[in-house]
Amino acid sequence: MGPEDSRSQETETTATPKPRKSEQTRAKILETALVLFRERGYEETTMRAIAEEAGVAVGNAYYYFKSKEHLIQAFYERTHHEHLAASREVLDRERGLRERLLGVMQAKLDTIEPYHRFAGVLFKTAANPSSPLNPFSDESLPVRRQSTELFAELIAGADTRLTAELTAELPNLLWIYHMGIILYWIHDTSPGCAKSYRLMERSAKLVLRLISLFQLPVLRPFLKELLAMVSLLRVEAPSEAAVSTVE
Amino acid sequence: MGPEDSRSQETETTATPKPRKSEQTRAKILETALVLFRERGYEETTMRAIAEEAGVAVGNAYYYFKSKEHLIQAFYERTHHEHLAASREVLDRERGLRERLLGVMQAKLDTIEPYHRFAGVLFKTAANPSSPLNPFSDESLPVRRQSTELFAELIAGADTRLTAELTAELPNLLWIYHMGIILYWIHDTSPGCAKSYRLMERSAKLVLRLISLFQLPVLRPFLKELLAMVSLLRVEAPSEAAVSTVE
DNA sequence: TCCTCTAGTTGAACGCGTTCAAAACGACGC
DNA sequence: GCGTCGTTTTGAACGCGTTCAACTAGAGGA
Repeated sequence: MGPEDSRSQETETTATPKPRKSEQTRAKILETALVLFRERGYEETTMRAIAEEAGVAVGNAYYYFKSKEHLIQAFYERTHHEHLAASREVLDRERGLRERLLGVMQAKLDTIEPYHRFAGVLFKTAANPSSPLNPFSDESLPVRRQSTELFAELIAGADTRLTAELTAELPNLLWIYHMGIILYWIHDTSPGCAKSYRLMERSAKLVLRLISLFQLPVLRPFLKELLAMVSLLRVEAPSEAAVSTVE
Repeated sequence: MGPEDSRSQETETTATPKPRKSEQTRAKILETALVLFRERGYEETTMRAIAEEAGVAVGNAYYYFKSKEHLIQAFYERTHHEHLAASREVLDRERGLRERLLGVMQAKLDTIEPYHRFAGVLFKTAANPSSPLNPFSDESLPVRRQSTELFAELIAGADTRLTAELTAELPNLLWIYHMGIILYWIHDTSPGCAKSYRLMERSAKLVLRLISLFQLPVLRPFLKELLAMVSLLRVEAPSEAAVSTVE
């Protein structure tokens, strides 16, 4: 077993006390991999090349990362944390719901932009239900939860007051929304991903209008139905199914 | 070069007059592959196994199918046509918009259901922008177009009258909507994919309510903005970029 | 000093998807 | 029958991700 089970790979907030040494090896491998991915692309970068460049044997890379995909997972968590940081800045600064949503969404596109080149591969593997990179998988649960909490904070800290129902469910909706934008971004070949930014702005404004629209009492039953449906979408705590019972 | 360039792989509506023989070889390989995929799953089925079972050399499989993924592409077109047929039945029978939408969507889930087992792999590769299976790729343009036309017919043949704007854009919206349902279905592990059916029904009804809601003159400007945004989503004719000019 | 035990490291080997030069086939003209 | 040419078929070979039995390092005890 590698040393990285049950541990968030990238963060320095190590929960379990680890034998600190040769964490360097791990870091070296990851760093080398990310550099090569960016230089040559994902598919073109071989594990042998990563190992050689990092000055280790190929088997050693597999000691620290279960697979080539897991190297991407590490990268993914990295941009995720970058985005959290950038978002916190926005949320500290802005109070308006509109500014907060636009700011967070733009921060997202900004942080992932440098990696657009191999975003395709990332989400190719991410779309696979059995992949650890899959946003619905157990392994990415912490990241997903943090993302949703970010959106919850986005709403809670805004000066706009929403109905309790909306406050409860909106974070999930916004998470799904933001995944949709990323999906578009992946396929966006316009220079600088300009189209993604445009889509993001327009859609975000639309989302805001939808929110205020559905605050109207007339649309209450409609909203209820919508929220009921969305609860189907919410991914239930995966551990429940994974731990013990037969299913 | 293989024999299947510039030809729709699955349909018997061969446009170009082909040397009819040893179409059998191709069919044999495809059939064997689909059987094995279903029996053992996609990843577990090797090209060598397919070739052996089909009684040909492995290189021969590559003569007819550019890659293992292209075998899935062929499967994809097959279920697509099955769905078209099933939908036509529904559209011939039903006139109500609601019945038509629900019928077509249910037909979709029904036709793909037998392949849920390797649906994950299918859409893993489908999510890759550079894959031919990607629903936005040039190679799947015909399929995509047919799907959109199906939704157009769904609307046009219904007894509900819609505004011109909606009629123009709704097919694209519905296509995206149905892709979303499929995305959910891929990750659905409930027995018989029951949750997907439930989600489909609820969301379809919601879509119908949204449609009638946005017919209201009050929401006209809102609708306009929505449609403007969706035009960003529409995939432009890819050939435009692919054929001649530099880009 | 030497033994022991675990974490870390090695690289040959495996099975896979894919490629390609060469062979076999088959229709056609002569 | 015999060459010719395009289509179809072959299977050895390549490069890849991944595995694993074996080796090394270094810390702790005796």
